[in-house]
Amino acid sequence: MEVRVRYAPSPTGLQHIGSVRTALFNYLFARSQGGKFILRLEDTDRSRFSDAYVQNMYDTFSWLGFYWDEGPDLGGPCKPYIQSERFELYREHAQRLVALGKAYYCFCSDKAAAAEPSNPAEGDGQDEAPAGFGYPRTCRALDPAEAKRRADAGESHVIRLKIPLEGTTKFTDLLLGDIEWKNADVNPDPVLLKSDGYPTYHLANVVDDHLMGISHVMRAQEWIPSAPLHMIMYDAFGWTPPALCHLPMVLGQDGHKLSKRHGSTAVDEFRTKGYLKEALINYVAMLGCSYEDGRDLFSLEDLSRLFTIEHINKAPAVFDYVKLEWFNGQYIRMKGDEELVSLMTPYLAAAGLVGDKPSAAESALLLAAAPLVRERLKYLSDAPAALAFLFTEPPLPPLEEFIPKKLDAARAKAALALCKQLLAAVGVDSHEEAEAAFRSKAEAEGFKLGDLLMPLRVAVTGTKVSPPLFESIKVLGVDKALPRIDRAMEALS
RNA sequence: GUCCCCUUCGUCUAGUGGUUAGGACACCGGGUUUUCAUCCCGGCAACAGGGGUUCGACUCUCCUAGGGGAUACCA
Repeated sequence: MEVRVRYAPSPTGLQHIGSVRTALFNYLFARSQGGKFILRLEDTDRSRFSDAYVQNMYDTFSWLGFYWDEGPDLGGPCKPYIQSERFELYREHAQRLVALGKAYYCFCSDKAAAAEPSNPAEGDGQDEAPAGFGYPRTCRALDPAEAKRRADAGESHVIRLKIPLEGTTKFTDLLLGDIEWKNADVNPDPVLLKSDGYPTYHLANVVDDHLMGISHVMRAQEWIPSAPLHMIMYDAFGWTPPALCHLPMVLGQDGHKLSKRHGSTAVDEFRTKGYLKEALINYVAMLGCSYEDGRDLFSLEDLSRLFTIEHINKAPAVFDYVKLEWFNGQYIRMKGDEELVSLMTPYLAAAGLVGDKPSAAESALLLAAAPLVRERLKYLSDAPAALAFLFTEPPLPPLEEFIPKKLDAARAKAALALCKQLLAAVGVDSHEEAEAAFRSKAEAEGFKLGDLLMPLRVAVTGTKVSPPLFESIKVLGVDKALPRIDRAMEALS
């Protein structure tokens, strides 16, 4: 049987790192099985829907670079792939269930149907017997013909699924094994078709998964409680359900479902911060799953080949921003000069250091600068601060920045004078020669090499922390460095 | 409250009856080094608890505890 899996986001918010992980697992499973990965837009919540979120969804996956085989933009044999465009389908199916006696019209107001404990605790620990929550199934007792007449007459209604009052529903989860529910514990008669005519997730997802030939449903474990409900629906329709696989959740440091309070969660935020897609994909793929023992760097292609359900963990995983940062550093260091330049350019441009389309001169400068920062960037957004001195004259730092420990302003100024001399005499075209010259001069004049270089570093780059000095000056140009030294010497006078 | 799922170093994980319980991140030491990084070497650190099964349990089973999730006309 052909493997067909889907990612079914709801455009009611920015793409979340947790959902993207679900998408990735689905994608990897499809690829590893030679199957198809399908995108379906679940835009049935009209109150929270926004076009901006749809756009964000496309932007996110275009950026990440793993894409679906069928979807709203690509088309495919099961189109349309947008649920709002399949509107009629759901009504038909809901009514079919009503006709089958598996569902019923409900005229209760939203409020009357609201979930609430039928036996609130008294508060002293002497709790009453369970009783449960949820819709009290009021309209289930209505006469079907009468109900149909009221619905046809235009009375506001929803359609609810009849959950069997007795018995159990069981299913086999590919990861978790057999799971059995007492029907009495299943959400009592959930809404299938809302009063606005749109389906709820439960109806739409079952109808579409069936119609689109979805073979495996991989989704987060938070969905487990609605699985029996879906199984009951497949059974009511007389359909064979897809295989189910509930993926471990992603938690924040405090052990709760990952959310904004834990830090960035929107893929957009990671992107803006300067994470590489390779790092994000690699890291997220390893949350709750392992590949080859002993290896930790995997490309999307590697993952596509190595992915297996057997290697997914059952336990939830904590999202570790620190480890993601390490991955990011690893991938930044793997970039060649040109690619690193193109990755950094938007950040540099945003900081006003270069034009949006860098000039030839700027490009040359960037290319020369890439090797200086590659080992030093944690995020692409670190680039502007690290390279600003190449594009603008840095503001004069506080004087104490120039003065090495145990030395004074006069000594610092003397050091700068020596540096200026050396720069003029030997230049920095050759690191070896420059270093040798500075080293012997330092020794001759009673400076530690670091104490000689630090004032120069601060004068030229504006900070005590910079890329390697000689290389930096070489890229900047000695002619641009000298005035900065003069400026510093004056300030120290 | 009720139901369901889960449980190896702080974190991500390897491990499928017999291992000195391995790796990675973090952390702590040390080395390289003109700052910061990178890089290299070393160290710390875990099978939730209790019953079984077994010659032998991290591995199988049961119970307890703890954690998480679900209990919507949101997905």
